[in-house]
Amino acid sequence: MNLPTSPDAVAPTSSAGSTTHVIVEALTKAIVEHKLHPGTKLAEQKLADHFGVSRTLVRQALFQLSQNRLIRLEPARGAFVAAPSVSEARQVFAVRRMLEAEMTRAFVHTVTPAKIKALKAHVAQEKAALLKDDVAGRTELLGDFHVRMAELMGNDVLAQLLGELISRCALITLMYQSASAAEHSNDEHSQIVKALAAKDEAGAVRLMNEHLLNVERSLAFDRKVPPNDLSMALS
Amino acid sequence: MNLPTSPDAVAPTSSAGSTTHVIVEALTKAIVEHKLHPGTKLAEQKLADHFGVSRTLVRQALFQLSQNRLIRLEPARGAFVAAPSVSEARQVFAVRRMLEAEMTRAFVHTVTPAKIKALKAHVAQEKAALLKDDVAGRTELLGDFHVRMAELMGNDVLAQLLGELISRCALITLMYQSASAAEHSNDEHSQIVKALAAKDEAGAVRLMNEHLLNVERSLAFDRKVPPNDLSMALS
DNA sequence: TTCACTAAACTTGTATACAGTCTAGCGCGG
DNA sequence: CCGCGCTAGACTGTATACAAGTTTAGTGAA
Repeated sequence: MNLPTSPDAVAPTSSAGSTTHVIVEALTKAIVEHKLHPGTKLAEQKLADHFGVSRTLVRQALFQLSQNRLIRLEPARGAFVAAPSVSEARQVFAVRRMLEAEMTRAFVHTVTPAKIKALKAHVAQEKAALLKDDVAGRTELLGDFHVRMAELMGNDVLAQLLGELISRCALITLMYQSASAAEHSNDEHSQIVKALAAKDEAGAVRLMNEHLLNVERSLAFDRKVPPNDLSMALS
Repeated sequence: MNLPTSPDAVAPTSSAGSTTHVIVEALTKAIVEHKLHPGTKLAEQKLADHFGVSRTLVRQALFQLSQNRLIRLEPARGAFVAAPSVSEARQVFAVRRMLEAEMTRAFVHTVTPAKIKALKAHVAQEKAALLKDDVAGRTELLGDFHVRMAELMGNDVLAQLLGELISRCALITLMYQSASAAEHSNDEHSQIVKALAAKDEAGAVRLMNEHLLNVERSLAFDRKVPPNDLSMALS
């Protein structure tokens, strides 16, 4: 198996078949890192050949990805990398704002020095990725900041849900987020942590809200990227 | 096909294979209506025979249900109706409170007479189901109230997410919610609508929060129900 | 040259086959 | 009588086979 995927980037999520899970992770990574452009066709046999398994497992993986909205499954035509519409993106961001505003509020009430330390370490990691111009790593880390907050609250359900929402829009954020916008995000994360540390509930919530609005605003929804080749992308 | 399922109770969710979708709907309904108890084994061949298809389609359906957390997939052992733990249930409710508090807030800002009318109609439906002692219908409607709010806001992403959260805990609510608690919920829905109509933001949010806390509190987490027979339940 | 139609190749959707793993029932020994 | 180990059956996990539908390339006529 010549997989470019590192061991379990995201969460082990479900206890489902691990072989399928490997394929899901690899494709998720390829899509989220923008190695596979929206609209690209994912032919079952080609994927099966690439991963060295039968179409059965590939189909299961595609099915799962379609539920995460990372790909679109057109009946009798096949699977394509999803291209979320502008309105869908706005809806996802609206949900994130709802969820994360309240999450921030709750976080302030259960904050501890250890949690603040963990968040600060994460922000530092972001900064490092920014300086290294590591686009893929930077985007993953910027999204993970929000997931990390949920994890630190001890609510796995929340963490997983947020993770899904974030990777669902990673297609868009990754595509359209510039380096300067990323740096801006990193600054805002830092400010949020500061407010959390000070137990400034109103301030933290406001900063989080503005942060998400900024991210949404910084996206250039009108860009177009052509579909690309499957085997090239997974090489 | 002798399916007890009515046409599309929930959302058409994905555009995936429709035959599989039928099975998912039927099983979801059976689980959520408590015809299948937590812990019951779902043998692939038996399900395949029942639905008159091959194991292939059944496996796809089980896979999907495991992602919705309605069933647990144990490697090499099979599928079992999920029995969410107490802590998982509390986490789901915590997420619902976060999401729905903000949803309520936003709803007040975009309220119209037509939306209020729709919600009032829904509450009336709930009442009818309560009077008829229609346990399955009543539980579905009580959950749908929250989904309807999301739909009326025009945010499909929110509506679907909420729907998943609600059916995920339907296992618990249904198991443990008494008739009196259900009536109580109906009352609270009515009060929430009243506050929404008056554009009383703070009041509506407070009522929604208390409502969800009440539902969570009314659950008797210590009851146990034995697994039951598959073919009997789907008859 | 361009459009319409047809046939072949490919792709998906579903069923079936086969191998590895678990479960249950039975017999044997303590 | 109770507990342990073994064998037979059943079930899951993966691969393969086949039918139905879609795409594409090619041919012929306007």
